[in-house]
Amino acid sequence: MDDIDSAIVRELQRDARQTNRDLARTLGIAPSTCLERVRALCQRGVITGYRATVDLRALGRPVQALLSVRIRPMSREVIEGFKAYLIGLPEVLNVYVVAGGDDFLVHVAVPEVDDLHSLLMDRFSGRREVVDFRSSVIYQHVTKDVVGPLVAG
Amino acid sequence: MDDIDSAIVRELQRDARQTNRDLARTLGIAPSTCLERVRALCQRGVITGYRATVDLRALGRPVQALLSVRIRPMSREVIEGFKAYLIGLPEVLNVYVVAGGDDFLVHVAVPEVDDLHSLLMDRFSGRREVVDFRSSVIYQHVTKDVVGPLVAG
DNA sequence: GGGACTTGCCGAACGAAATTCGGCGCGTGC
DNA sequence: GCACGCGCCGAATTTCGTTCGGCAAGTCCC
Repeated sequence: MDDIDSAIVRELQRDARQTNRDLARTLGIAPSTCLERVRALCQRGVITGYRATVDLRALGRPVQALLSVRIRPMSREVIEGFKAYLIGLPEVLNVYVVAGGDDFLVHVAVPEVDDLHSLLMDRFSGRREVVDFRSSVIYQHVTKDVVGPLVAG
Repeated sequence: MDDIDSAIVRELQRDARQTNRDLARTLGIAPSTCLERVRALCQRGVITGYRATVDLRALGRPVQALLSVRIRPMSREVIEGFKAYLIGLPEVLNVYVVAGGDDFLVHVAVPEVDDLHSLLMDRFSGRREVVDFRSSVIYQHVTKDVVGPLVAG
Protein backbone atom coordinates (compact mmCIF):
# COMPACT_ATOMS: atom_id res chain seq x y z
CA MET A 1 0.00 0.00 0.00
CA ASP A 2 2.29 2.74 -1.26
CA ASP A 3 1.65 6.05 -2.95
CA ILE A 4 0.80 4.41 -6.26
CA ASP A 5 -1.82 2.19 -4.67
CA SER A 6 -3.34 5.20 -2.95
CA ALA A 7 -3.43 7.04 -6.24
CA ILE A 8 -5.09 4.09 -7.93
CA VAL A 9 -7.76 3.93 -5.26
CA ARG A 10 -8.32 7.66 -5.49
CA GLU A 11 -8.59 7.60 -9.27
CA LEU A 12 -10.91 4.63 -9.35
CA GLN A 13 -13.14 6.27 -6.79
CA ARG A 14 -13.32 9.28 -9.04
CA ASP A 15 -14.07 7.24 -12.17
CA ALA A 16 -14.18 3.48 -11.96
CA ARG A 17 -14.72 3.09 -15.68
CA GLN A 18 -11.69 4.89 -17.02
CA THR A 19 -9.53 2.64 -19.11
CA ASN A 20 -6.55 0.92 -17.61
CA ARG A 21 -4.36 2.76 -20.11
CA ASP A 22 -5.61 6.15 -18.99
CA LEU A 23 -5.13 5.19 -15.38
CA ALA A 24 -1.60 4.00 -16.10
CA ARG A 25 -0.82 7.18 -17.99
CA THR A 26 -2.07 9.30 -15.10
CA LEU A 27 0.14 7.42 -12.67
CA GLY A 28 3.13 7.29 -14.98
CA ILE A 29 3.43 3.51 -15.01
CA ALA A 30 3.01 0.81 -17.62
CA PRO A 31 -0.52 -0.50 -18.30
CA SER A 32 0.46 -4.03 -17.40
CA THR A 33 1.90 -2.88 -14.09
CA CYS A 34 -1.19 -0.84 -13.42
CA LEU A 35 -3.42 -3.77 -14.15
CA GLU A 36 -1.72 -6.12 -11.75
CA ARG A 37 -1.75 -3.51 -9.01
CA VAL A 38 -5.47 -2.99 -9.48
CA ARG A 39 -6.01 -6.71 -9.36
CA ALA A 40 -3.89 -6.99 -6.24
CA LEU A 41 -5.97 -4.28 -4.60
CA CYS A 42 -9.15 -6.20 -5.42
CA GLN A 43 -7.70 -9.47 -4.23
CA ARG A 44 -6.44 -7.96 -1.00
CA GLY A 45 -9.92 -6.61 -0.37
CA VAL A 46 -8.97 -2.96 -0.53
CA ILE A 47 -11.22 -2.40 -3.52
CA THR A 48 -14.48 -4.17 -2.78
CA GLY A 49 -16.40 -3.42 -5.94
CA TYR A 50 -17.41 -1.01 -8.66
CA ARG A 51 -20.76 0.66 -8.59
CA ALA A 52 -22.68 3.04 -10.79
CA THR A 53 -24.07 6.03 -8.97
CA VAL A 54 -27.54 7.15 -9.97
CA ASP A 55 -29.54 10.33 -9.68
CA LEU A 56 -32.47 9.61 -7.40
CA ARG A 57 -34.30 12.55 -8.91
CA ALA A 58 -34.08 10.99 -12.34
CA LEU A 59 -35.39 7.75 -10.90
CA GLY A 60 -38.45 9.48 -9.51
CA ARG A 61 -37.43 9.43 -5.86
CA PRO A 62 -36.27 12.96 -5.08
CA VAL A 63 -37.27 13.02 -1.40
CA GLN A 64 -34.65 11.62 0.94
CA ALA A 65 -34.81 11.25 4.69
CA LEU A 66 -32.94 9.83 7.63
CA LEU A 67 -35.06 7.78 9.99
CA SER A 68 -33.87 7.38 13.56
CA VAL A 69 -35.27 4.22 15.06
CA ARG A 70 -35.07 2.77 18.53
CA ILE A 71 -35.86 -0.91 19.00
CA ARG A 72 -36.27 -3.24 21.96
CA PRO A 73 -35.03 -5.64 23.07
CA MET A 74 -31.50 -5.07 21.90
CA SER A 75 -30.76 -8.70 21.28
CA ARG A 76 -28.74 -9.94 18.36
CA GLU A 77 -31.74 -11.71 16.86
CA VAL A 78 -33.93 -8.62 16.94
CA ILE A 79 -31.21 -6.39 15.53
CA GLU A 80 -30.34 -8.73 12.71
CA GLY A 81 -33.97 -9.39 11.95
CA PHE A 82 -34.87 -5.74 11.80
CA LYS A 83 -31.80 -4.98 9.71
CA ALA A 84 -32.75 -7.67 7.21
CA TYR A 85 -36.27 -6.28 7.15
CA LEU A 86 -34.97 -2.79 6.39
CA ILE A 87 -32.73 -4.01 3.59
CA GLY A 88 -35.73 -5.70 2.04
CA LEU A 89 -37.64 -2.42 1.82
CA PRO A 90 -37.25 -0.83 -1.62
CA GLU A 91 -37.19 2.69 -0.18
CA VAL A 92 -34.07 2.01 1.86
CA LEU A 93 -30.67 3.18 0.63
CA ASN A 94 -28.45 2.82 3.70
CA VAL A 95 -28.78 1.20 7.07
CA TYR A 96 -26.57 2.33 9.93
CA VAL A 97 -26.58 0.33 13.14
CA VAL A 98 -25.34 2.81 15.70
CA ALA A 99 -24.59 3.25 19.36
CA GLY A 100 -26.01 6.07 21.39
CA GLY A 101 -29.51 7.44 21.65
CA ASP A 102 -30.78 5.66 18.56
CA ASP A 103 -30.20 2.11 17.44
CA PHE A 104 -30.79 2.41 13.70
CA LEU A 105 -30.36 5.21 11.26
CA VAL A 106 -32.08 4.47 7.98
CA HIS A 107 -31.45 6.46 4.83
CA VAL A 108 -34.48 6.30 2.55
CA ALA A 109 -35.60 7.81 -0.74
CA VAL A 110 -39.23 8.17 -1.79
CA PRO A 111 -41.13 9.95 -4.55
CA GLU A 112 -42.94 12.45 -2.33
CA VAL A 113 -43.03 13.69 1.21
CA ASP A 114 -46.34 11.95 1.73
CA ASP A 115 -44.68 8.63 0.99
CA LEU A 116 -42.41 9.27 3.94
CA HIS A 117 -45.39 9.37 6.23
CA SER A 118 -46.86 6.29 4.64
CA LEU A 119 -43.58 4.47 4.99
CA LEU A 120 -43.36 5.24 8.69
CA MET A 121 -46.95 4.34 9.39
CA ASP A 122 -47.13 1.20 7.27
CA ARG A 123 -43.65 -0.25 7.69
CA PHE A 124 -42.37 0.94 11.05
CA SER A 125 -45.06 1.78 13.55
CA GLY A 126 -46.66 -1.62 13.20
CA ARG A 127 -43.58 -3.60 14.11
CA ARG A 128 -43.34 -4.74 17.66
CA GLU A 129 -39.59 -4.21 18.13
CA VAL A 130 -39.86 -0.55 17.15
CA VAL A 131 -40.37 1.54 20.25
CA ASP A 132 -39.63 4.95 18.81
CA PHE A 133 -38.78 6.60 15.54
CA ARG A 134 -38.17 10.03 14.17
CA SER A 135 -37.66 11.27 10.62
CA SER A 136 -35.45 14.03 9.25
CA VAL A 137 -35.82 15.20 5.69
CA ILE A 138 -32.49 15.51 3.89
CA TYR A 139 -31.94 18.86 2.20
CA GLN A 140 -28.55 18.04 0.78
CA HIS A 141 -26.37 14.96 0.62
CA VAL A 142 -22.71 15.05 -0.37
CA THR A 143 -20.68 11.89 -0.72
CA LYS A 144 -16.94 12.24 -0.57
CA ASP A 145 -14.22 9.93 -1.75
CA VAL A 146 -11.94 8.22 0.69
CA VAL A 147 -8.72 10.07 0.29
CA GLY A 148 -6.25 7.82 1.99
CA PRO A 149 -4.91 6.34 5.20
CA LEU A 150 -5.08 9.65 7.04
CA VAL A 151 -1.35 9.98 7.42
CA ALA A 152 -1.50 13.75 7.63
CA GLY A 153 -4.86 13.99 9.36
CA MET B 1 -37.06 4.46 -18.74
CA ASP B 2 -38.44 1.00 -19.33
CA ASP B 3 -37.67 -2.38 -17.83
CA ILE B 4 -34.42 -2.72 -19.76
CA ASP B 5 -33.16 0.63 -18.49
CA SER B 6 -34.03 -0.38 -14.97
CA ALA B 7 -32.18 -3.65 -15.42
CA ILE B 8 -29.15 -1.81 -16.77
CA VAL B 9 -29.09 0.51 -13.80
CA ARG B 10 -29.49 -2.40 -11.43
CA GLU B 11 -26.71 -4.39 -13.06
CA LEU B 12 -24.30 -1.46 -13.21
CA GLN B 13 -24.95 -0.73 -9.57
CA ARG B 14 -24.04 -4.30 -8.80
CA ASP B 15 -20.89 -4.25 -10.94
CA ALA B 16 -20.01 -1.15 -12.89
CA ARG B 17 -16.99 -2.76 -14.49
CA GLN B 18 -18.63 -5.72 -16.16
CA THR B 19 -18.12 -5.68 -19.91
CA ASN B 20 -20.76 -4.31 -22.18
CA ARG B 21 -21.01 -7.72 -23.79
CA ASP B 22 -21.76 -9.44 -20.52
CA LEU B 23 -24.32 -6.81 -19.66
CA ALA B 24 -25.97 -7.23 -23.04
CA ARG B 25 -25.99 -11.00 -22.66
CA THR B 26 -27.62 -10.72 -19.25
CA LEU B 27 -30.33 -8.48 -20.65
CA GLY B 28 -30.80 -10.48 -23.82
CA ILE B 29 -30.06 -7.60 -26.18
CA ALA B 30 -27.31 -6.81 -28.66
CA PRO B 31 -24.11 -5.20 -27.36
CA SER B 32 -24.57 -2.18 -29.60
CA THR B 33 -28.08 -1.67 -28.33
CA CYS B 34 -26.90 -2.05 -24.79
CA LEU B 35 -24.15 0.47 -25.31
CA GLU B 36 -26.36 3.19 -26.63
CA ARG B 37 -28.84 2.65 -23.81
CA VAL B 38 -26.09 2.99 -21.24
CA ARG B 39 -24.88 6.13 -22.96
CA ALA B 40 -28.39 7.52 -23.03
CA LEU B 41 -28.74 6.86 -19.32
CA CYS B 42 -25.52 8.76 -18.67
CA GLN B 43 -26.51 11.62 -20.94
CA ARG B 44 -29.96 11.90 -19.37
CA GLY B 45 -28.29 12.10 -15.99
CA VAL B 46 -29.75 8.89 -14.62
CA ILE B 47 -26.30 7.39 -14.20
CA THR B 48 -24.10 10.06 -12.66
CA GLY B 49 -20.82 8.20 -12.43
CA TYR B 50 -18.91 5.04 -11.67
CA ARG B 51 -17.06 4.64 -8.41
CA ALA B 52 -14.89 2.05 -6.80
CA THR B 53 -15.94 1.05 -3.31
CA VAL B 54 -13.17 0.47 -0.82
CA ASP B 55 -12.84 -1.35 2.47
CA LEU B 56 -12.20 1.24 5.15
CA ARG B 57 -10.69 -1.45 7.35
CA ALA B 58 -8.10 -2.20 4.69
CA LEU B 59 -7.33 1.50 4.45
CA GLY B 60 -6.64 1.71 8.15
CA ARG B 61 -9.80 3.53 9.16
CA PRO B 62 -12.04 0.88 10.70
CA VAL B 63 -13.88 3.14 13.16
CA GLN B 64 -16.91 4.86 11.70
CA ALA B 65 -19.27 7.27 13.39
CA LEU B 66 -22.18 9.57 12.71
CA LEU B 67 -21.82 13.05 14.11
CA SER B 68 -24.96 15.05 14.76
CA VAL B 69 -24.21 18.74 14.67
CA ARG B 70 -26.34 21.78 15.36
CA ILE B 71 -25.18 25.14 14.08
CA ARG B 72 -26.29 28.72 14.46
CA PRO B 73 -27.28 30.92 12.79
CA MET B 74 -29.06 28.89 10.13
CA SER B 75 -28.20 31.23 7.30
CA ARG B 76 -27.25 30.06 3.87
CA GLU B 77 -23.74 31.38 4.22
CA VAL B 78 -23.09 29.58 7.48
CA ILE B 79 -24.57 26.32 6.19
CA GLU B 80 -22.63 26.37 2.96
CA GLY B 81 -19.46 27.39 4.71
CA PHE B 82 -19.70 24.67 7.29
CA LYS B 83 -20.55 22.13 4.64
CA ALA B 84 -17.51 23.08 2.60
CA TYR B 85 -15.41 22.86 5.74
CA LEU B 86 -16.69 19.36 6.44
CA ILE B 87 -15.98 18.17 2.91
CA GLY B 88 -12.46 19.41 3.28
CA LEU B 89 -11.84 17.21 6.30
CA PRO B 90 -10.17 13.94 5.30
CA GLU B 91 -12.09 11.94 7.92
CA VAL B 92 -15.45 12.81 6.37
CA LEU B 93 -17.25 10.33 4.13
CA ASN B 94 -20.77 11.75 3.87
CA VAL B 95 -22.43 14.99 4.78
CA TYR B 96 -26.17 15.13 5.26
CA VAL B 97 -27.85 18.49 5.67
CA VAL B 98 -31.07 17.64 7.41
CA ALA B 99 -34.21 19.14 8.88
CA GLY B 100 -35.33 18.41 12.39
CA GLY B 101 -33.47 18.38 15.67
CA ASP B 102 -30.03 18.40 14.08
CA ASP B 103 -28.76 20.42 11.17
CA PHE B 104 -25.89 18.26 9.96
CA LEU B 105 -25.22 14.57 10.09
CA VAL B 106 -21.62 13.77 9.29
CA HIS B 107 -20.42 10.28 8.47
CA VAL B 108 -16.75 9.91 9.37
CA ALA B 109 -14.13 7.18 9.42
CA VAL B 110 -11.02 7.26 11.60
CA PRO B 111 -8.30 4.79 12.59
CA GLU B 112 -9.22 4.53 16.27
CA VAL B 113 -11.89 5.56 18.71
CA ASP B 114 -9.53 8.08 20.22
CA ASP B 115 -9.30 9.85 16.89
CA LEU B 116 -13.03 10.40 17.09
CA HIS B 117 -12.60 12.37 20.25
CA SER B 118 -9.70 14.30 18.79
CA LEU B 119 -11.71 15.07 15.70
CA LEU B 120 -14.58 16.48 17.73
CA MET B 121 -12.37 18.51 20.00
CA ASP B 122 -10.00 19.84 17.37
CA ARG B 123 -12.29 20.33 14.39
CA PHE B 124 -15.76 20.92 15.77
CA SER B 125 -15.84 22.36 19.25
CA GLY B 126 -13.63 25.25 18.27
CA ARG B 127 -15.85 26.51 15.50
CA ARG B 128 -18.15 29.34 16.40
CA GLU B 129 -21.17 28.23 14.36
CA VAL B 130 -21.26 24.85 16.13
CA VAL B 131 -23.56 25.09 19.11
CA ASP B 132 -23.96 21.39 19.83
CA PHE B 133 -22.75 18.03 18.62
CA ARG B 134 -23.13 14.41 19.47
CA SER B 135 -21.38 11.32 18.13
CA SER B 136 -22.67 7.81 17.53
CA VAL B 137 -20.29 5.00 16.74
CA ILE B 138 -21.41 2.89 13.81
CA TYR B 139 -21.51 -0.82 14.50
CA GLN B 140 -22.65 -1.85 11.03
CA HIS B 141 -23.24 -0.07 7.77
CA VAL B 142 -25.08 -1.65 4.86
CA THR B 143 -25.43 0.14 1.55
CA LYS B 144 -28.17 -1.00 -0.75
CA ASP B 145 -28.63 -0.55 -4.45
CA VAL B 146 -31.42 1.55 -5.80
CA VAL B 147 -33.82 -0.96 -7.15
CA GLY B 148 -36.11 1.11 -9.28
CA PRO B 149 -38.83 3.72 -9.49
CA LEU B 150 -40.82 2.17 -6.64
CA VAL B 151 -43.75 1.19 -8.78
CA ALA B 152 -44.68 -1.74 -6.60
CA GLY B 153 -43.52 -0.24 -3.31
C1' DG C 1 -56.78 2.44 -44.87
C1' DG C 2 -52.33 3.19 -46.79
C1' DG C 3 -47.87 5.33 -47.20
C1' DA C 4 -43.97 7.96 -45.41
C1' DC C 5 -41.50 8.96 -41.37
C1' DT C 6 -39.46 8.10 -36.97
C1' DT C 7 -37.53 5.14 -33.57
C1' DG C 8 -35.16 1.46 -31.77
C1' DC C 9 -32.71 -2.75 -32.56
C1' DC C 10 -29.43 -5.75 -34.73
C1' DG C 11 -24.99 -7.61 -36.70
C1' DA C 12 -20.63 -7.03 -39.04
C1' DA C 13 -16.28 -4.32 -39.42
C1' DC C 14 -12.82 -1.49 -37.46
C1' DG C 15 -10.00 0.39 -34.01
C1' DA C 16 -8.67 0.21 -29.31
C1' DA C 17 -8.32 -1.87 -25.10
C1' DA C 18 -7.45 -5.74 -21.66
C1' DT C 19 -4.63 -9.51 -20.73
C1' DT C 20 -0.65 -12.57 -21.00
C1' DC C 21 4.08 -13.61 -20.80
C1' DG C 22 9.02 -13.51 -21.19
C1' DG C 23 12.77 -10.70 -19.93
C1' DC C 24 15.12 -7.11 -17.33
C1' DG C 25 16.75 -4.22 -13.37
C1' DC C 26 17.12 -3.59 -8.58
C1' DG C 27 17.26 -4.61 -3.86
C1' DT C 28 18.07 -8.24 -0.33
C1' DG C 29 20.17 -11.83 2.08
C1' DC C 30 23.48 -15.11 2.43
C1' DG D 1 30.34 -10.82 -4.38
C1' DC D 2 26.79 -13.72 -5.89
C1' DA D 3 22.33 -15.81 -6.20
C1' DC D 4 17.64 -15.14 -5.40
C1' DG D 5 13.17 -12.85 -5.55
C1' DC D 6 10.19 -9.14 -6.44
C1' DG D 7 8.30 -5.70 -9.24
C1' DC D 8 8.19 -3.36 -13.56
C1' DC D 9 8.16 -3.09 -18.48
C1' DG D 10 6.93 -3.85 -23.53
C1' DA D 11 5.33 -6.66 -27.33
C1' DA D 12 1.90 -10.20 -28.86
C1' DT D 13 -2.64 -12.08 -28.54
C1' DT D 14 -7.31 -11.98 -27.53
C1' DT D 15 -11.20 -9.67 -26.28
C1' DC D 16 -13.83 -5.67 -26.18
C1' DG D 17 -15.88 -0.98 -27.28
C1' DT D 18 -17.57 1.63 -30.98
C1' DT D 19 -19.40 2.85 -35.41
C1' DC D 20 -22.39 2.36 -39.18
C1' DG D 21 -25.68 0.64 -42.52
C1' DG D 22 -29.81 -1.77 -42.84
C1' DC D 23 -34.22 -3.62 -41.08
C1' DA D 24 -38.63 -4.13 -38.60
C1' DA D 25 -42.30 -1.99 -36.03
C1' DG D 26 -45.05 1.56 -34.53
C1' DT D 27 -47.03 6.27 -35.55
C1' DC D 28 -48.78 10.11 -37.70
C1' DC D 29 -50.94 12.29 -41.40
C1' DC D 30 -53.22 12.41 -45.41
